[in-house]
Amino acid sequence: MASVSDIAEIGALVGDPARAGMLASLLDGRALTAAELARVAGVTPQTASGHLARLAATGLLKVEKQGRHRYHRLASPAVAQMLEGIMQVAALAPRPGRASVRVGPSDKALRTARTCYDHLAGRLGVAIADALILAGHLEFSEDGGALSASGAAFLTELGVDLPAAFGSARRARVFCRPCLDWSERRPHVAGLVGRAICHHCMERGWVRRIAGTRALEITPKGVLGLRTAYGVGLN
Amino acid sequence: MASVSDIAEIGALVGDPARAGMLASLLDGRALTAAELARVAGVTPQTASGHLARLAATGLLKVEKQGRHRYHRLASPAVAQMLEGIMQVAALAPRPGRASVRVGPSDKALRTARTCYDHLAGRLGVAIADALILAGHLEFSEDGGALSASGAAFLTELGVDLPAAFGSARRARVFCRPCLDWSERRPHVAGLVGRAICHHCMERGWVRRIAGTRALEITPKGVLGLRTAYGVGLN
DNA sequence: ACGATGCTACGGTCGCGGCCGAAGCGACGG
DNA sequence: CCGTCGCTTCGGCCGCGACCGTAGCATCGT
Repeated sequence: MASVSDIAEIGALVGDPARAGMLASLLDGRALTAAELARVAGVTPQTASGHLARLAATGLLKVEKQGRHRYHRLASPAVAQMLEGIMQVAALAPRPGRASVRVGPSDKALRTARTCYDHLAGRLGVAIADALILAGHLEFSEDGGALSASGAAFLTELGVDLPAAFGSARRARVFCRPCLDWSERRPHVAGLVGRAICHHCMERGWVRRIAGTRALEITPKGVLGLRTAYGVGLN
Repeated sequence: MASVSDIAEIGALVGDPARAGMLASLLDGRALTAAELARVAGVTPQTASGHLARLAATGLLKVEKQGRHRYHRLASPAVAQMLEGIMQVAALAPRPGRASVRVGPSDKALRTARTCYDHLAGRLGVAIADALILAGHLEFSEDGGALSASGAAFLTELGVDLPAAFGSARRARVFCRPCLDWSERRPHVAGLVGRAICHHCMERGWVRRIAGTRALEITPKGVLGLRTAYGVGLN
């Protein structure tokens, strides 16, 4: 079982700004090279190398060598979930005079739509969740969530590829997880269902990653698609 | 929204062994005085005081002064959930030669039954979850869980006080959250339902806190009660 | 009023760890 | 085969923060 020193070790790992930056930039599920991570962390490659070695040794990161590059990604969804938990606590922390440090164009894009590890977040993510709840397809509580049978049918109808195990007739319910949105302070859909919805949106070309950030651009086709599918219109 | 420096700050807070020890000892939901926390952290009161001040300033801890004592407790369930997430990652971390560092009587008691913030864990917690699942009262998936209507009726019949909002007839489902057990590596019931079950067991005198630890003692009455209520017998 | 107790504030010491420059190693490309 | 590129290792510098001793401030008991 996890001892105190283990907890402290993980905490200390996340507690360095450079490493925290690396982990945060990997939260969208992509795999980045050491040099890219060095850039986002604002340190030299040799410093980054040391950090990455420690993160990998502790099992936070998974490394995949490909030619002369080494791709780093979060080792497991558990790591992503831990980071989300930390961000949630950070967002709840009392921090006077933070509201003024917002705006900025890329920040605006981030608040509109972004990925959160493997699902949709931002106004878009929250709007979709709201729409599903309103239609009785989804329920959230403090501790969990469930897609109703009608919700499963609805999403399948849209072409969202729900995990096979849950698509079978034996299961009436599909579980999912609420994930508190940092910018909206309201839950959006995470977990298996969240991943499937996100995947579907990207596959359809409704949203597209904005290079070098976690922000998403909603394409013209997406505006239409999202409205007809979910009844969601931003602004 | 949570910036990288915010994440790093929280991480660094948890990353100190003394502070990690304090937080871990508060995971059972109790409120402890500064001196007690200094003891468990293995530092002098003045050092502990500094740590506690920082933890409180960042919103991880809530302080309640009572006479000349100052009681500290986790500020919110979100903090507990974050710590659980960290422990989960720590437990999954590759750590050769750790299996040998077990045994010890209090450790054995911990593995049998303990509290995890506000719900039951250990073999007892897992056994209850298993029993509920087997009876069709509960479902778990990777991302969430739900108590079925029959489960809600079953628990209410036992005298478990499910939260009022969910007891009403309007809601067929009661949500809960699976929490991966460190010692058993299998999920037990957390969240609203977990809290209610734990509360019920202590109220009935089925389990009792073992002083100075998170371990729980199962009383003779508890052995009988748990068997008749849930069909659970440890060993 | 007095001392005891619980906690906090201040100052000084010291060790851990993050950082970079220089150098080494392996992979690719011409 | 040699230059380039991506990454790592090593060595040394330096600053942050954890720690404690001393001292100060509240609260309680008698």
